[in-house]
Amino acid sequence: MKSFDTHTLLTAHGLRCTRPRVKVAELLFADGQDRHITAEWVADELGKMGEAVALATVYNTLNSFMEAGLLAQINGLEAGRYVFDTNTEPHHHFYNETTGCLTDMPPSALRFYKMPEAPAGTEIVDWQVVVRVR
Amino acid sequence: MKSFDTHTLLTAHGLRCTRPRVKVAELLFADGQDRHITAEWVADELGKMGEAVALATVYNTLNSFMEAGLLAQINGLEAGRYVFDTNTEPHHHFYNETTGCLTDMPPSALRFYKMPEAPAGTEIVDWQVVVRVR
DNA sequence: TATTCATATTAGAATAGTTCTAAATTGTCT
DNA sequence: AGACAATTTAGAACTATTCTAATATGAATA
Ligand SMILES: [Mn+2]
Ligand SMILES: [Mn+2]
Ligand SMILES: [Zn+2]
Ligand SMILES: [Zn+2]
Repeated sequence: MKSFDTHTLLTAHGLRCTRPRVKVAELLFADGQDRHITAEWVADELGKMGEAVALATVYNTLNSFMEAGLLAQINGLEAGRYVFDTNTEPHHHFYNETTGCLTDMPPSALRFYKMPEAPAGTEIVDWQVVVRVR
Repeated sequence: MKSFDTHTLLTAHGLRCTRPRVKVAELLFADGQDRHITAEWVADELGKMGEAVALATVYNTLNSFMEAGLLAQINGLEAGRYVFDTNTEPHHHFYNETTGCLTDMPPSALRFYKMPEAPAGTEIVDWQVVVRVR
């Protein structure tokens, strides 16, 4: 009686169903909540749960999940830090430089008058706004 | 007969006038052009000019220039890399993930319908859009 | 179920951009 | 010139992430 089918989620996204991936998927997706996460947080959390996964594997897993479209990457925070978002819908963030707190921006907070056009010969792959606050 | 007064620029911004700062300021501001620069580029360039400055000093200098308002920092590029902009006016960028090329967005490319409001108890310090292209 | 093998995991080393340390130097004020 | 706080510097330290290469494992096949 599992309410959340990790095996289906992984295989449907072309990912082999391994113990580390199952544990990470359960941690991130089982309750359907939006989360902003780092590799370190995932590794710590699994450790506390007695399901330790090597940090390198956590990185591999998060990158695989991102390539598979299960996670989005948030750019524009502290240089040198990768933060992933379980909400893969395009949306924007407030980043509190003092506390490190990252919050979703209500969709109504920002509207674009005109979408930017990519320079000749290129196409837009991603764009997101990070509003830094204090 | 100097067309660009580094001494005045530095002291007017509350910075002591040292050899490294004068050399960096001349390199970055003498011709009035907009530039996107890294510490490594500055150190290399000064080295080639026979005016070597220690890399740590270049970092100190760029950070001082930024605090003094002479440079802006561009967030949202590769994690772990600081890029500064001699154009301190708020503006946005295209970032080519393949080539690493960073270009200013024409002001007309993006218009905002509504400015975002910061979460309670905070104020917006900075925001910029990086549109990633390929 | 047993075999197979491409794929994934892992510990530890490597990497790279940036910051730190602490001793020597230098710019500015008097 | 003298005083002293600010700055420079080489090299070490730091830190988040990736790499290496040996081992383990999932899933397809027999
Ligand atoms: Mn989010
Ligand atoms: Mn620019
Ligand atoms: Zn499974
Ligand atoms: Zn001067």
